[in-house]
Amino acid sequence: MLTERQLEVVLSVVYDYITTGEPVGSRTVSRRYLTGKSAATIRNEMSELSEMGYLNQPHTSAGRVPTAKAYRLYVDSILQRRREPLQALDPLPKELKSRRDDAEAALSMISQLLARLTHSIGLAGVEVMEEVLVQRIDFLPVDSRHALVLTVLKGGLVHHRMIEFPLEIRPADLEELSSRINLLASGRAWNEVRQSLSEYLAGTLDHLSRSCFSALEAIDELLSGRSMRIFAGGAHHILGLPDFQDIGKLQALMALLEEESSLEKLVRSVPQSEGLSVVIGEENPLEELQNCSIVLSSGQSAGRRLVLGLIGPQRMDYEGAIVLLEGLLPHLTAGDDGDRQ
Amino acid sequence: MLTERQLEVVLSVVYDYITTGEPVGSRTVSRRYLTGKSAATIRNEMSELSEMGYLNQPHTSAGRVPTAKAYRLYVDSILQRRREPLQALDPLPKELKSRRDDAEAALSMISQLLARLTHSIGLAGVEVMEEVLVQRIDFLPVDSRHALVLTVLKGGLVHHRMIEFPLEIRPADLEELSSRINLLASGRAWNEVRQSLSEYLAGTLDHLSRSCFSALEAIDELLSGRSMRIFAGGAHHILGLPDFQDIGKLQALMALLEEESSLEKLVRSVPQSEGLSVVIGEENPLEELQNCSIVLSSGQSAGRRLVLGLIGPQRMDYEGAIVLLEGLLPHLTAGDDGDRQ
DNA sequence: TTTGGCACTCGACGTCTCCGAGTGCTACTA
DNA sequence: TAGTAGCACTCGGAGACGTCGAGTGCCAAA
Repeated sequence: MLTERQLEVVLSVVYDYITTGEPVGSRTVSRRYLTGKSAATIRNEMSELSEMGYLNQPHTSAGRVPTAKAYRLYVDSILQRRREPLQALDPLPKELKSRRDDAEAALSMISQLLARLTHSIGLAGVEVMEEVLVQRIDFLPVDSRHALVLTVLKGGLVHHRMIEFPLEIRPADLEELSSRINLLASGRAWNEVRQSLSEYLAGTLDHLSRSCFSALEAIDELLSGRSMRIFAGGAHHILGLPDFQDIGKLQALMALLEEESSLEKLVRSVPQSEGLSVVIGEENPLEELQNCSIVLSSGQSAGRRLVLGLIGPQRMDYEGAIVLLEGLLPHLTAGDDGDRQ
Repeated sequence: MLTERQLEVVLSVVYDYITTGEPVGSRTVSRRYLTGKSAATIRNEMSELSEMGYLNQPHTSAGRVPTAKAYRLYVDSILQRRREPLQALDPLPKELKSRRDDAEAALSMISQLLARLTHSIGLAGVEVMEEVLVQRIDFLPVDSRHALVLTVLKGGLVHHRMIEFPLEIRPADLEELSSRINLLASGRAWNEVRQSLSEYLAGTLDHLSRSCFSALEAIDELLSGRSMRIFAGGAHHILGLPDFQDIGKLQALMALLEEESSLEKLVRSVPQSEGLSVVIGEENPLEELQNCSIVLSSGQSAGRRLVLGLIGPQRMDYEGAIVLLEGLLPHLTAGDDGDRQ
């Protein structure tokens, strides 16, 4: 177990390393943080902390650098004393307001905003939960074999997709189909009505049963398969940082960010027990991210889960990141909610 | 004017520099390309070419590097002899097929595909021309003051947007509105019917005139304002290249790629007289791109203009780029066309 | 006009040295 | 016994220096 003073030393080293980016020596700690103690004393403590796995030496005659274990300590200490009143920050930029109607554009903007504010990579995503309420579902005829399926969910999320029917289908049939679906599904959760809907349709519209089947399939895909949209923005902000010297790794990271499926995997791999979680360096399952840290925050409203996050160097400004995400998230979930109920 | 031999030398230098990335000396040219002539001869030619502004010396005792002027010569020579039969290349990956119904996802994939094949940045965009034919336009009620406007264009492009009405509006009115709009607009070009539609609606639905007005506004925005969607993909491919050592510039470039409006400006700034155009280095109006080259190719079908492009270092493989873009474009325009008429 | 020869230039690279920050250890002190 | 001061030691970084070699420009000869 760590003594009180050892803890102070670790936190000082982490703090100093985060701000300066250079290995921290005993003298620095003694002068800047534990002014009562001499460098020699600190040296002894640091030597022990090295053995315990909290600090690392890049080489013999250099200062110490925190390990993931030390960062963890630091982050936990932030999380503990964070129960102070969070001032409601960030009057949302109005550009964002103007995109209220287009969830995807808004997410992309938010990710870029986050990145800009923190000089790291911003993440913004939304996941449609199974319980999301359907507002309406429509089929718009395109030609005799194709129609556009359009789902509008409570809260303003809109999906559309072109589907192909196994047989020709008349516009009137489509209208019939959508009005029946709406009758049962509107205002309810899709996963709730899905089963009964299928039976009901099979019973009443049996001349169209095969077409109904493919329509339901398509809706299923829309509402569950592709149910998470996630955007990463502002990747260029980390380009200058001394922490990302290794171009090869940087490249791998950038490649990962472009793959929405990888991002999804990333977000899902983070334990989302509480609203906020921090993954530090090697704690990360994905190799490309092992010299990064991730702060993720998620909130839920109206059957959707909103995820905000930041990816930065291990020595990122955790405190700023946490405050930002915790300050922003309620704004967004609340705002989306109150908009059009 | 250049002599025959000077031309040969310039082209050799460009070619060699493109393949090796290192300044080219007179001996290299003499040995690899103009085997008949000695290094000294080449040296004299090169010295003159330097004065004429085709070649540059990074420093006194280094080989020559081509200037934009030389690249221009090189590219033009490719474009001239390119009139050979282009083998139909690239059986489109099937993933692309599966995204036929979602134009935006497809564009994003294409941009990444292009990037992967050429190790540069891929661009893919689509612009809705004024002459695009409307397939249908619908209003779906969301609540008493809001509706979703949905426009389906010939060729499968779908846009939607939430609009707010100045007054309450009943679902029946919306239906009335959309059926009237469709009556006049379906199968026609928006810019053709826009004016008469406005008058017609004002005449027949005057109790809703203010609402009609905002609806038409919204459609206008959908079909003209935001009419170009463009994606840049695979930016990580240029990270390793020796040509992009300067992190600052790279950062500016990446930032530009994330701004769709900048990309749009970029594409529009390129003269699109012929189907294919190449912009080299300083020829570029945007400062961020002055050490890049851009190859853009565009084709038109069904009222939409499809744009494919590549952004790479000045010493990019122009020949490969040109062949790729010219080979791919017809596939895509044709494919999109034949799909659902 | 072309070519071979030659002196010259200049960056890349390796070696060497010096400097200083930081360490570990030991002996001294309160 | 914990804390402190002193000291020898280590090691990377920066700068000085020398060498190497690719490439040039120019001149004189073919």
